[in-house]
Amino acid sequence: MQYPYKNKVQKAVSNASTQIACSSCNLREFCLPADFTADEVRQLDQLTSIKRAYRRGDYLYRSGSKFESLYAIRTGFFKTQVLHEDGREQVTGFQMPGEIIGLDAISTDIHSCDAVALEDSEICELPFDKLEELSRQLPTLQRHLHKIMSREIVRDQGIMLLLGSMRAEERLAAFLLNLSQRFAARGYSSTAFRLRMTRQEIGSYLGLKLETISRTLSYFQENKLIEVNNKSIELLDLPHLRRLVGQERGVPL
Amino acid sequence: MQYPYKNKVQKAVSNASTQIACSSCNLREFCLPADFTADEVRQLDQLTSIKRAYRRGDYLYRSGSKFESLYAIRTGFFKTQVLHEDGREQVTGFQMPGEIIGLDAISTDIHSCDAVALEDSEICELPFDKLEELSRQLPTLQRHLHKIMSREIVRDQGIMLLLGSMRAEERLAAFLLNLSQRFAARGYSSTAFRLRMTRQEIGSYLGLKLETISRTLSYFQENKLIEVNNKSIELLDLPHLRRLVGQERGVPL
DNA sequence: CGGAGAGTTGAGAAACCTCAAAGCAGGTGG
DNA sequence: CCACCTGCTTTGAGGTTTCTCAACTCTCCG
Repeated sequence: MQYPYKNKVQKAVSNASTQIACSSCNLREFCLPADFTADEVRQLDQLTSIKRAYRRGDYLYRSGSKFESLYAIRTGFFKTQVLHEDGREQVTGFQMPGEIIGLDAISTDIHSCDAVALEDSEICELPFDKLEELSRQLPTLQRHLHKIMSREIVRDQGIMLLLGSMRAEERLAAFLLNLSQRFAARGYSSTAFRLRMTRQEIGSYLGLKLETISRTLSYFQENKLIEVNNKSIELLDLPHLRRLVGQERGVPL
Repeated sequence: MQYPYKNKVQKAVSNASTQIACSSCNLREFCLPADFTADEVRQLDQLTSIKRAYRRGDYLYRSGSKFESLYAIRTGFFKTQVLHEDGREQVTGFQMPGEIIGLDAISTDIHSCDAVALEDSEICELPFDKLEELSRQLPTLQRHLHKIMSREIVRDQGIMLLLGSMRAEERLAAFLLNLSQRFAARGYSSTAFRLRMTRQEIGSYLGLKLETISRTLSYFQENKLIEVNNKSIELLDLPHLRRLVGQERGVPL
């Protein structure tokens, strides 16, 4: 059981019925609205046939390595990070099942960041030339690929807003709410989950030091907004957390 | 003359010869490596046929408006910004001739940010459905479109690194070097140019207050790194500025 | 049981922000 | 063509937030 806080029964994956292709892959990102012919489904299944397992700490790819494929996470948890010469690192994202990694490498055919497994994970490899070829034949797939890339751009803009104009409390609240929302979308509890990353990694992602993360979590706990126990988090007062971020909808992180 | 600091003669646009299609458009982003047939060129020209002029301060599109087209800047200067409910604004980018705006809207068919002209500008509108259709027929165009989107993702990651782990001096140096590099790539002086944006806008982009921008520019000037006069900037010590950023290559902003 | 990595907490320092005042540039209307 | 007005910029002083450094505790694994 990878997800200790998995909800009782609940809709495991909300729109499972529309997940025609790649259902074995848990490719939420590729859940197409979807009217494919049997032959098209066969092609999609073939495209997503390469599966691979990674252990915690394994690199899915490294900055500088050659780009061949996009990767869809089936199970597990990843982080992506860019490294600065002088040792500074910046975590650029945390990825969950159904999300796609590797989009950054398309531009130069070379990966511009590292992708590291934060727990034992399974991925589905999508050879990019095959994906492009297939998307020339299937306009729906083409559009979907574009949407995925565009969504990544919007997500990044959200993080720029966060890094550029929010205070520590707001950043952390936004982060927790975002995790909450993404767990909920996958059928897990939106209020209790386990952090897969360290304080250091959260801090790097949010542009703060690990001590600030720790302090702010403690502060939230004192104020009954959350209950923290090491990597276990329970969100006690979602409305208050949302008010902190200054908006009712979840921010795309 | 839009660009007072335009270089004497110099290669106006470095690889002009490869700019088969859209040369009238100055679509640097669409400079394909490129072996198109006459018919394909005709199709590309048709795609890029819609031109439009904007005055300083005009909105190219607004957050919330419906997505129809991508926009290629032919001449002029734009900024993109996302607005927070509570009035906070975050500038997400400054765009120059040859760059593409509007990629964020593909994900939801609704624009997620505003695009505002910082000076009188001309744009070339690219209806997105036509672009997708054509890119299904022309793999080279398809790949190019993907690279453009991916490049935007890499750029955003660079800004996340900047916002997340750099100090004011470093951010501003990175910003100036980035402008320098982009002007140079367009045949303008890499060391003397006019800022099209206010201190406030630079600050918003870099996650700093306008006073900090002003102070840091003054500090750079005291140290003979640059010469500032209102919106006119001259970079006097590129090596030192690069050292400040902590890397020799230009950061993608 | 011991060690290493992760997390917490405190105190002081540094970076940046806020508020405020004054100077400057550029556009508009008389 | 000048005067004025508005918005942009500069600079200062003091306050806040976050960082740095350090000590200590906790947890997880072997």
